[in-house]
Amino acid sequence: MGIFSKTCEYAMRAMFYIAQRSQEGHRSGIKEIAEHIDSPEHFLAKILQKLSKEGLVQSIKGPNGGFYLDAKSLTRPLADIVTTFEGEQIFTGCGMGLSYCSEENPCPLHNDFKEVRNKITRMLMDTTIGQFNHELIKGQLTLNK
Amino acid sequence: MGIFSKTCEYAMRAMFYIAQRSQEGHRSGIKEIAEHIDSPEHFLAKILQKLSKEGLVQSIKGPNGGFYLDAKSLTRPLADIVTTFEGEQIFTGCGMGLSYCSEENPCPLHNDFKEVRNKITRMLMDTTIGQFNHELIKGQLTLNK
DNA sequence: ATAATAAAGGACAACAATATCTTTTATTAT
DNA sequence: ATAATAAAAGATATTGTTGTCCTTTATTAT
Repeated sequence: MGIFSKTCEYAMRAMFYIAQRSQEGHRSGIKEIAEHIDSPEHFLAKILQKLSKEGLVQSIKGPNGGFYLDAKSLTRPLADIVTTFEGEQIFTGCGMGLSYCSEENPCPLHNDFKEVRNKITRMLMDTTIGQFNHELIKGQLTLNK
Repeated sequence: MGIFSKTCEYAMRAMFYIAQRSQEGHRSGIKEIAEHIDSPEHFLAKILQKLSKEGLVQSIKGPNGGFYLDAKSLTRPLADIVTTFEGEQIFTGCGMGLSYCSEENPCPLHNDFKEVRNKITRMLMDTTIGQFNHELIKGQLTLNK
């Protein structure tokens, strides 16, 4: 596994895709999203349910319904998605899983790891969900396979 | 979960502990290690078995036996432990799990993520298992809880 | 009103990670 | 040789993640 869980990976890909389609004025159905980001359809449904409950994505039921992102959602940081599925751990936790590891009581990797965590945090905080729409629409960036 | 799996976290903690004890001229039994790094004893046994097969740790059976690290093992990079349990993924994989993500076909996070991966890689390559022995012996660094 | 559509929700299945227990093998001390 | 010790190995249990399926609810179009 990579740094993030599969669940979280799907979530990020799905949100970038929905962002792009929202920008283009479309709502996206689960089937459509799953196809474009190459994820299992029903599992993705669960993921979007959770994101929807968190208010990170908007949805409408029924014909012509689907998922979309309003203006505010497009500006939210990627970090919000990640915390939904990974918790705060990835931003704050010790690299070796030690709960008492801290500045006062550091583990061997504490200092090096702090830099890694900071880099990840900065990346996820500074990146917004709608940030790549232009490149995604132009096909300069990819979300599938 | 943090960046690494629980298995990998235990492995790193155990190896740092064994390194310290080796430096002090002692071999460590599983029970002793598990207590000091706060890990489940039998599970740790499995982890050490794997590390032993990989030649990352040395062991002797029977009375006065246990695990230890020879001079060469003490200089190996932490990365060797991590690859044993996490594979290459963590050093090379796409942040959103896309197998075709690359320089030519980048995902939205590709460039930012490259930096994160590089930082992790550098940390794990540049850190040796025996590197913190002095601080560990003096109690300036911690491995438990 | 009815039928069709699509997300929400609940129940369950498959698989991998984590954890425990028991038996076997190698080594040492007596 | 025998008993004791400790890792190696195998079998099994538990839990969490990942994935599927079926029913319900909300919305739209006819």
